[in-house]
Amino acid sequence: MSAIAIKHNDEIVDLVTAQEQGIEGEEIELDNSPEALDVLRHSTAHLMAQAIKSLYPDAQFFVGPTVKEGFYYDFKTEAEIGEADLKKIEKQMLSFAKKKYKIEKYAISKAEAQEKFKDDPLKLAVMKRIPDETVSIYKQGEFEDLCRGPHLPSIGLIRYFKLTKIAGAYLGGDSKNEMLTRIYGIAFATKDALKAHMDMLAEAEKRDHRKLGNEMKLFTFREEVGAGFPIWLPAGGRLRARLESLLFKAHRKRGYEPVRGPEMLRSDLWKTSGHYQNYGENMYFTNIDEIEFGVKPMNCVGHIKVYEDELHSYRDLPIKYFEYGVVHRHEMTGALHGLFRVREFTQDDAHIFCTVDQIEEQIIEVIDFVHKIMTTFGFEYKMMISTKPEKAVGDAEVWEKSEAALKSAMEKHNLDYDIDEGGGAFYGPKIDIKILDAIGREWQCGTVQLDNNLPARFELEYNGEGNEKIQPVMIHRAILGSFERFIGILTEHYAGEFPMFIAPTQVAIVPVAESHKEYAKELSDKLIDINADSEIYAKNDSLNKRIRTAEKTRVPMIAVVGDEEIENKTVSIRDRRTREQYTLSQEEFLSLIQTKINEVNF
RNA sequence: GCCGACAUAGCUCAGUUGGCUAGAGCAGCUGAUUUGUAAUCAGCAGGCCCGGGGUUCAAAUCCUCGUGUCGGCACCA
Repeated sequence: MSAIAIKHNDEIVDLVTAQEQGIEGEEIELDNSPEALDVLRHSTAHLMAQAIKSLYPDAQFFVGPTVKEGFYYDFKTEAEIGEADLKKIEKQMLSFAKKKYKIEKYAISKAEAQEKFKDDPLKLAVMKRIPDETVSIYKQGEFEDLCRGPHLPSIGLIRYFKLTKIAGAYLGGDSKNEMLTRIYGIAFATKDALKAHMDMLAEAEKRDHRKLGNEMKLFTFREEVGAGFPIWLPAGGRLRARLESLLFKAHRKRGYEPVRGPEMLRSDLWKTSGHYQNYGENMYFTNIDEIEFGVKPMNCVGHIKVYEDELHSYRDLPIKYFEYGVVHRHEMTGALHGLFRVREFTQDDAHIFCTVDQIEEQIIEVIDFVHKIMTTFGFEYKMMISTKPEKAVGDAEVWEKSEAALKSAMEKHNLDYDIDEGGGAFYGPKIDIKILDAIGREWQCGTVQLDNNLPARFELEYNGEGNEKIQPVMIHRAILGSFERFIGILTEHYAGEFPMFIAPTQVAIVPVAESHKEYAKELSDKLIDINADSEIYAKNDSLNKRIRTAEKTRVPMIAVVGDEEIENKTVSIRDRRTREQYTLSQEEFLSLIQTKINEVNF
């Protein structure tokens, strides 16, 4: 195999450039290494542009970078391009690739380039973003493009690629600008790698919570109900109830008090909190008796009212309130996505009111809570500290102190974290928890946010040692984020095969014949006593059919009972997916289920 | 909100260039069968073809405005 590029001082340069400038370094070969793929995909983007240009001669191109999952190119054409056209473009790309055009490069001054592309506003826009005085042009066959490279020596090396999506994208990523057409694609050095990637996409599709949620009857949406308002079906209701009850205990152990605020509050309160001004566009309002009310988009204000219900001493702090708080946020139509982005959802929300000195230990306690939950579900996770954004309230000193507290908490406990500069909420810095699911995808769930703003706006206070009035710090935190989103993620993580402790149904009981129904019912009652749900499959269908039906619900365990089992007081167990069968006594069976349910303890 | 695609039975999907009474599988109901570890057989019932407006002798099919869904972009306090 020969080199496709040179790595020099951690920079990848293409062969043309290396030769031209006499650069020497490590040779990059065309394999599936990140460096090689980056070059390959970049050139594939150009090949795609070449194909598009030949099929749609009026096409003008903006930028075509490589991204995490491949590459894309943004362009503009009068022609209407749809999904169906991707195949056509792919075909054209292959035919160009077969011609094995060399990818040539030459440099011209920016002024020359501006002259050259004077009829192409998109290219001129690209050039505006380039500070250099000289720009490089890459050329393959008739096709030329302004580009910094690096590129393959020849498009003949491009063989294993696929165009995956077509979509609109704002020029320069700014919604004030016009919208261009964007085509996404992926390329690999080998056929196997491409296939593996396509298989991974197919696997992700199989796990899609919207598909599984429908199949498993977890939840649904209905047009007449309204976009973004999920409807929880019985199976989903049971799953969710299990999660809620596990989490309830975990909160109580850590000293959180369950509270509940109203679903809507007078708008004056939202004006005090600042939500009216900052977030009002996304809130639901209603007017009655000439008073305006706002449906809560978060639970803080309710908890603040709980805090205000009595006077507090420094001796009482920290005070922790929690609530499965239902909130409404009018998300934009295009943002809605299954359970991941909805307009009504329930947060596992809590607010900790504490002294400045207590911030650090409280943060650590929350992080430990997060750790227990995430590892129980088999998620790896990482944390990110987000600092002061441009649009921020509160004075700079408080911001600095809060950010420092977060960082020092992490560092003292040797916890790894990344920093997202300027990614904080307008009222304080935060720690976000990003989890990694079973197939390596990243999700943002929990968040811990420091807030000095609301305590000030609502003039919260507690009595200090010398009976002086002190403003407490408020820590907002959610661990799952929302039940909706988290259950969506769990569904995809487990591919619908929920572990016993969270599964909507723990056991499917299949009586062999009519005469065994009574024993099945007896088992089912005993299961309820140990907090396990079961379903009896006693329909007038063949045994095989009922086992098949039960299997398809992805229930963790099937218990078959017939004459033998009744006589010996046993159950015949069939584990999910494996065809393994074994017999247990009733006691063994019940204690096994009980153990599996109880082994989880956050 | 923006660009593009799509919407047919509870679910998954057929339905030709506008043209007979809009079909199938699964699920449901009724009956027969009473089953030992992934689909027993037969019969029946299911549709304002997403909604409003239009074009046409004729619309599931074409146009238009909504609603919803999907892929992205933008957004996510």
